Amino acid sequence: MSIQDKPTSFDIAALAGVSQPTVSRALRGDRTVSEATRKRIEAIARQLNYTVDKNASNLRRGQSNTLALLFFEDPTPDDSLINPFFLSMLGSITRTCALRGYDLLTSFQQLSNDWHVDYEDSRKADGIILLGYGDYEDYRARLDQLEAQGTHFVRWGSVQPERPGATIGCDNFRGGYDAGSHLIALRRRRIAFLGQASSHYPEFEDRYRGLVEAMRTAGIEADPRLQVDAITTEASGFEAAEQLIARGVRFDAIFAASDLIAMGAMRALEGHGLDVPADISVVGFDDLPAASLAHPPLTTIAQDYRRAGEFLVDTLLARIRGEPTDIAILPPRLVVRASTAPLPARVRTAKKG
Amino acid sequence: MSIQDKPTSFDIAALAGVSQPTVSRALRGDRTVSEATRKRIEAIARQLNYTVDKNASNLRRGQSNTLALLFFEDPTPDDSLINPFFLSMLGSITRTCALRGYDLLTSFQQLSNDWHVDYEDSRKADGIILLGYGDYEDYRARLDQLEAQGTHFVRWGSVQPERPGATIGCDNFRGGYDAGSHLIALRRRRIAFLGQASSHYPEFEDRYRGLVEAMRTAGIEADPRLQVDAITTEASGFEAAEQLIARGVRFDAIFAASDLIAMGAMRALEGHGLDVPADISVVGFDDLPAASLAHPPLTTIAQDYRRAGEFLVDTLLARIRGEPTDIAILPPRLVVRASTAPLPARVRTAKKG
DNA sequence: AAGCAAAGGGCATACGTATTCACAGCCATG
DNA sequence: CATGGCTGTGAATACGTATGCCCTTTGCTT
Repeated sequence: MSIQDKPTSFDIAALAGVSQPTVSRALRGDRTVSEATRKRIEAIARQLNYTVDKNASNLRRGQSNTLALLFFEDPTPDDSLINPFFLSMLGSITRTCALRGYDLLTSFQQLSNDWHVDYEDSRKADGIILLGYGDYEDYRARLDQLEAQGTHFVRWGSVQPERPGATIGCDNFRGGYDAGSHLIALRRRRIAFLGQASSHYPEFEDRYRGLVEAMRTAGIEADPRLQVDAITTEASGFEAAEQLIARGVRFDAIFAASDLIAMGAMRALEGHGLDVPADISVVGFDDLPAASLAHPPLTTIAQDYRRAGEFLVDTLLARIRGEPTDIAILPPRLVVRASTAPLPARVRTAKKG
Repeated sequence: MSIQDKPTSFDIAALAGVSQPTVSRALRGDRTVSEATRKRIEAIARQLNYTVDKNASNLRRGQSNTLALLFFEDPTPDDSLINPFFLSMLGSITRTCALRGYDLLTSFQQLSNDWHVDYEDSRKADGIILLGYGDYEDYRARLDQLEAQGTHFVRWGSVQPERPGATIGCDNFRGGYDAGSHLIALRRRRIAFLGQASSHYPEFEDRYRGLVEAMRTAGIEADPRLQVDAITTEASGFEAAEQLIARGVRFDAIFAASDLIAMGAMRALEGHGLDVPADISVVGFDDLPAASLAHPPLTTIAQDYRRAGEFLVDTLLARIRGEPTDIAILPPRLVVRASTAPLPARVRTAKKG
């Protein structure tokens, strides 16, 4: 072993006066190695900066101690913009992996890509975490592929029992319901929803359904004219709010399917001289770090990304071990800030200009 | 080979009627394999969903085709908050790695951790990318360790020739200078700086020095009382601005060392009834996605994280190949938004209350 | 005193790939 | 027709670790 070469378990063995297998056993904590021998080996290993060669170890054991995080997103014109919520989750997932002794392989992908890459990843990692919104046909096909290959995976998203694999998700319906109830308690009755309400975006759809249910419970009928499609960007939120105002239908509150949408909407409202929260109260979803920095600070439905990340990792590890796992639905939490307030006595109508 | 087992190159070989080495050669594009044979092998491989076992391949070749991204951060009370700028960079790095055919192993760490983990990572990956602010003693020692081990690495940060390894960084001095010049052109002469100006935070220090130089060029002397320490969080920015105001020293502009600091400062200013940009013009640094959503939209110095990520990866790969690499300094770019404006004719003094 | 179990550790090998070397055909050259 | 370079392929092996199996030593039981 030259100076530059990484030491191997044989080097350690030679120095410790034992055989290579004993080194391997000692470092893996095998009970058949005596305490004294282990201490000695560990000392030498530390001194030589020895670490187990992951590739050799993984090859031998037939597993990699690695999880893959597959983040996919809509191919948007501005491909640089990653939903900050997922970035926060990424942090949590990384931390949890480190804690559990697993490495994390991250890759970002456009949704339209070949599913084959998933398979590639599945050979490098013991399991895959899928992160991203949406429920396209392509995506469904990919899940089926993974399932057929016997790949272990979990996904974050809308919990739908018929979907293969374990899904961890926030209770989007509940979040929508809570947002609605909050606004209704503030005497808002004309509540608009910004975000897709179609089955292609199950998360958003669930949030919308929650809102509608909250309104129904309060004896208010939802007005379909108050729903405008939007994707999770500020620009789209702005656009959607403009469109809503242009419709000329009266509204006194907005429930946005995400914080980014909410922030875009607030910018539009401001441009039309509408006051938030007095004229229009606004509730978002996600509780991004930026939500509390918005103007005014945004009332929103918080998703506990820290717990979500832990849950994803731990569930995946359980599945890899072959243990049965539950589908988990995490409770959302209403965070009240300054973008919502009771309807003042004098009601103003939202109209363009 | 059972149904569940992953196929190996031997399986492909058997089906193609060739030997295993030929399969290996064909799939790696070795020219000695005839066109016909290669086509045949590729077809069979595709059909069987065969992919090369990374562990075996890496073990054999003695390299991993993997880069490690080591993100370290100040141990802050709120450990959940990752500087969004780095998250944006993460996206860029991931993409570039994928493009170059490398995997990316990400890990987040507290700076105080054992350097030994770096070494671990260095055995799994061909090289390491270090991401994070700061320049602690610990950190310096770690760099030396990496250097001594012959590990390939690059870091993002303040470019300092005496530091080992390749460093890619933004021209922080230039950024500070541009920010200062912009404010001075708006007739601001009492410019405060929020952020550490000590050598432990070389990036921030450079930004401050740039500001001071711009002022000096314009014949303005920097007032040390207008510099307040702050770390890269909104809360810290708020705190620093409060402190600045409490000092009772007149100022008409703030140059914040980061966008988060700037946003916290604007919140504080608003709380004191000070108008941005009229009373106090504010310039940030980074151009976070949130910068344009701030209220008012923040004038800032943009760092091109996309190009930075590419540069980091490509430089690291060059070093791994043993090619000489330059230290690269990327130019920052002033983005003017609504948080800066010419000083109105009537000057108001910023005082507490 | 003989037998035996348990503890501790060595031997041999397998994991799947990439590479070095040797070798078989084949055409061209002399 | 013999020699010699090509071209394309197979045989053998090494990468570093983990593990099944077997052997030795010790200490204790009957």
